[in-house]
Amino acid sequence: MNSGRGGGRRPTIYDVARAAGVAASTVSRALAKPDRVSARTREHVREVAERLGYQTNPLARALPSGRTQTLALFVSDITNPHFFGIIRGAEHQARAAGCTLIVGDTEESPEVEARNIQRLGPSVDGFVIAASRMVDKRIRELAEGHRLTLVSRQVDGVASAIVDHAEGTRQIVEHLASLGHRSVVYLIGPRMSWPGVRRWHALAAAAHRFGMSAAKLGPFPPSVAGGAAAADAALGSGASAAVAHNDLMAIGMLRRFAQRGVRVPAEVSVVGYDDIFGADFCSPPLTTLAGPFEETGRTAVDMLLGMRDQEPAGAPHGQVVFPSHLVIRHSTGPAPAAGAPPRAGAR
Amino acid sequence: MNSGRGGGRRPTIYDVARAAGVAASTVSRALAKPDRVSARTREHVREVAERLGYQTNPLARALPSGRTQTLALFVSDITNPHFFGIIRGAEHQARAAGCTLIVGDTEESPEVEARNIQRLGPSVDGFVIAASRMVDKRIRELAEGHRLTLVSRQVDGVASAIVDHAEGTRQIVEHLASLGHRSVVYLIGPRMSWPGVRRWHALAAAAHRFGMSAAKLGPFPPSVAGGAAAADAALGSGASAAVAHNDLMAIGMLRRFAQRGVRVPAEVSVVGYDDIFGADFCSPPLTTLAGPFEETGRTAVDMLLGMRDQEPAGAPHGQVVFPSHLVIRHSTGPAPAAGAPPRAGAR
DNA sequence: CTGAAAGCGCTAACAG
DNA sequence: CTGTTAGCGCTTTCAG
Repeated sequence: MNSGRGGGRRPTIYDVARAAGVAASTVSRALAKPDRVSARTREHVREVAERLGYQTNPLARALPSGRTQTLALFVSDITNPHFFGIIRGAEHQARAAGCTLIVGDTEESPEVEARNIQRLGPSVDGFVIAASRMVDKRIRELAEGHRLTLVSRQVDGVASAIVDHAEGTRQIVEHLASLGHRSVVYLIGPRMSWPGVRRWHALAAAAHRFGMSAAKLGPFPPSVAGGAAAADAALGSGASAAVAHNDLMAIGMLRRFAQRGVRVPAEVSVVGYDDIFGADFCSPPLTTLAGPFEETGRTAVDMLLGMRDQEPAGAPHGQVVFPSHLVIRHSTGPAPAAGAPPRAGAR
Repeated sequence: MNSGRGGGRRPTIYDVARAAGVAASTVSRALAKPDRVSARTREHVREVAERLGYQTNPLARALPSGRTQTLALFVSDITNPHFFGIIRGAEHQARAAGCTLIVGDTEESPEVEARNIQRLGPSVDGFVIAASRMVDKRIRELAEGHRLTLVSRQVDGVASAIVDHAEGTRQIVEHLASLGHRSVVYLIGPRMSWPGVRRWHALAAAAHRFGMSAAKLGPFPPSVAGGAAAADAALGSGASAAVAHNDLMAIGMLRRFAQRGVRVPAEVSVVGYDDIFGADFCSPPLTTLAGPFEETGRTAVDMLLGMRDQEPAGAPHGQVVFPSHLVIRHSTGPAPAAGAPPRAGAR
């Protein structure tokens, strides 16, 4: 029976102070600013703290200082393998800096994003938002009051890390053109997806340059399930090549094509984005635009960490972009001959 | 230029109190315990708070009360798709309860687990630990000082949610036996994996019952890369069926077999665990033991939430186990005929 | 270099 | 029902 004050309570600096025969403020200093205390007391305090099993309470430390040593990362869908790399990179870098990372799912909703930022504001030192669905203006506003960096999204005046998609998309089109394709459809994902609209513009421009026709279809959910509808739509369009908003959708398309007896790439070529887990072992293995997403997450928290001492609004903001590269696997191939028989799936 | 106290500061209850002409404690009550305040003041205070854009500071609220409205989930490897379901379920349930979820990666290390729990202790209301690598004793100790629940792990006296593997493993063996297999190897994962050792025991027992020989090989890293070595080892063992520690490893084996020209399932059958993303579209699609992992995560946070008012040590602890089911796809098939020619891969 | 004292923003008795 | 008064555990002036 643990009577009274000795209880199961965690020891506080006061307990340590009493045991060490010094003032609480000295304990605080000995632990947090070693050079503002004499070597002797420092060691003494540390020993006592150790012996008592003292550990500083992050909450209590955070209240007066405002520094929580915690960072938040929001992704639009935590179950999308695309975000793994980003999460992992961010997690890793945060930990290296002695910070805890909170990972939140914003469910593709700009409102949820904004609300979470407001809610968590005082509890974290900063935010990294991946694939934000918010409009530029809103992001800029929030960046005034909070330290925040972006991944897979660029907004003027806000720090960001992205992997290039413009040049990458051009490469995709070039690849397709070199295989003799004359038409391509882009299967669009969520309307608010920033990379999505950028990619479509890049694709349309590149297609024009290579003398190909380009059309967009959708939106479709950016998921394997969404890929089924996308596949049907692509087939209906008559294009010989389909570029999906992401690999999830592309994999869904592959499955749907297989189901309908449409041969890939003999009858249609398909390409995705992100090179997610599974892109290399689906059938056929997917041609996709890969990029250093882990780097992207790492960089975003680095930049965030660099802002810790500035006021949110005045913080320096870099816009780093990493190069992407096309991974050519087996879902793309020569365009079907002009007078080829109708598709098996159209029977 | 924002001079003095009016600055960019977030308004506090004191600001609201002054503006509303009441005491700070009344503001606190009006916002947190509406029924302990007259309807009039309640409404008045709320309006003023709204107007000032007041939002309660979770940190400040947490210090005196000890309740942070934050839960932590630790997984052994955040990039393993197996944990998606668990993370998602936990995230979802936490959010439904108005809590924030911290997801941490413990890198397969019991030390990291313990350290994180100590470190985060005061900042969260409880922990759910998935696939803990700690020994029973350590877990029990930690459960005395912290509210915690387990996923994919059972320890006497500690609440847990798992999906059954014993009966599931029996089903795997039965399936294999019915296909005429007489020998099976189990490719083991991390040594400290609790489901791992349980599965091996179940497998050995079931094999015995069905008159099959069983052997275990490993450990191998529980990853696609680890699957390559596992595949080679399995081949060397001469067994006609291989059961991998998880789907990641099984998929890696499939790839390695394909590389070596070993036909699956004609020459070897392979089975995995978890039915992760990708298990249905690798080639051949993987036969695997599936389970309601999302439920498992959900349940673990539910139990945790239920413990919030009790002392950690005395909290009630259920041990819920969800049934698993075997998903038979194309990586398992009839055992090769006895006098079959040597494997292609053995050339 | 060290101690005393005043908060950080909120909650929780305890009186009125 | 509402105001006053203490803290939660730590950091941070400000003196000494």
